[in-house]
Amino acid sequence: MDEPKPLRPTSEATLRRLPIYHHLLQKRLATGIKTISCSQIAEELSCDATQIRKDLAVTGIKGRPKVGYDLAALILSIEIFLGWSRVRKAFLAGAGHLGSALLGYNRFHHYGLDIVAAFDRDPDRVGTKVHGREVLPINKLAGLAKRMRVEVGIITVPAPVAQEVADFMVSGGVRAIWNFAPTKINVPAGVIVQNEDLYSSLGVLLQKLSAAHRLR
Amino acid sequence: MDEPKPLRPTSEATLRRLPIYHHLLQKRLATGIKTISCSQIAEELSCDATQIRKDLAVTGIKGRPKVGYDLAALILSIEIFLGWSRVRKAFLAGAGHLGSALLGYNRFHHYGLDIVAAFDRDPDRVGTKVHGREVLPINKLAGLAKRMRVEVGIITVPAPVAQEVADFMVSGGVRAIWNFAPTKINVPAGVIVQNEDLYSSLGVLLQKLSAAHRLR
DNA sequence: TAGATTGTTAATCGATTAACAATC
DNA sequence: TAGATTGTTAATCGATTAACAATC
Repeated sequence: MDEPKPLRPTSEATLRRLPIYHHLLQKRLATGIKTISCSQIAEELSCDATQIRKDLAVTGIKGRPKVGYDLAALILSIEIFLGWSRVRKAFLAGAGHLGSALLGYNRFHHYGLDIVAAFDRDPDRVGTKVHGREVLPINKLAGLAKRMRVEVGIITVPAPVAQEVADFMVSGGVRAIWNFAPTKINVPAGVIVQNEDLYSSLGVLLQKLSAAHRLR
Repeated sequence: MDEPKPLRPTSEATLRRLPIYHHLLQKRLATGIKTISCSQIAEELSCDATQIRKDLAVTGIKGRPKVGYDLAALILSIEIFLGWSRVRKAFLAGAGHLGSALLGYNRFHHYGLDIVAAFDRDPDRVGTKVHGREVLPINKLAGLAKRMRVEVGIITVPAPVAQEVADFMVSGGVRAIWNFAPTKINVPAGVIVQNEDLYSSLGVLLQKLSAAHRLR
């Protein structure tokens, strides 16, 4: 009699909004308030209160009518739901500009991610340290990933070699890939790929700018 | 009698996919082929051919039944539609890790963007050069933006100062902001904001990983 | 000509928004 | 109690997918 519902996965739109709420809530927590309502969040973010209520509901939090949500409990509920309460090990491949920038983000571990090592093909980079993490040769990636039980791979190599690197990660047992290369990577079923394509974002921005131009 | 239709703006989903097609098309162009059909693209990207056809249609391209699209014409059509054929000047605020990484992207000008200068508040950074661009003090941003007719602002400063920087950009006449700070920025109507929130992406990735875990 | 592919209209699906009862 | 806010069901909206005529 337990769990008979088909349980559709949470929509990507909702998942993308939860971290935005989380950020606002933490800002509010710092001011010392104890509770917050959907209408307050909606006001601040200029979005719809009902949508926020539905988004928050997926995390399992319960609010109190006339009061709202307990701020600390809500923050924790989002963190647990998003998987930020357990830190997962990650390998980063491609210690160029973008890769180095990501290695420099020292708050990722608050968000469930610990980049434990970086890999590169360039012998000039191998052996150096970037933000405290040693850069290792790319051919060690798969073996070390398996040995260290690394769950996440971050791809910041150029597009032409992204697939090859993804294959190394998969063979090392990595189960989720954060792909910053502007190209499609093919992985076996069950491996999660999250694409982060800067050119797509830039395309959206510039097209809107062009369209606004045309209207005037 | 011209243009009486209400003309809904192109959906963001379509805008995000166009650069992905563009990348694939350029890869194909390099192999020497002259035409391509939607089913070929769909096969390569594992997505729906009808969707691709509709996406491409917004750019105004016309295909030929039984043949497909002229590859070079299609690439150009996407570039013109996205506004990549005219290069716009951009200022970047925040010459830290991520800002430096973006300054190092030397292909942005192929995609309609030319980052002409960087700004920072830290006196230690001001005066240095990052990837060939001088770092200027942040208080010069608004005046210079106006004088140089800079249209795009890129925000890579920490969240707490993002709003202040956005205000400088707006007062300098910038009409589109690419915001990498994980916080909402308020701008007057007519100014375009494109948010690029790494924590949102990370949230999506890790939640899916957690959810996959729970199922097993 | 026959068949593959485009372009477009209709049907489906899912996400957002509105309505409203439950509750503190 | 009255009123604000949650939780949930229904209505709307838009995007994706299917169907099919037009065309090369």
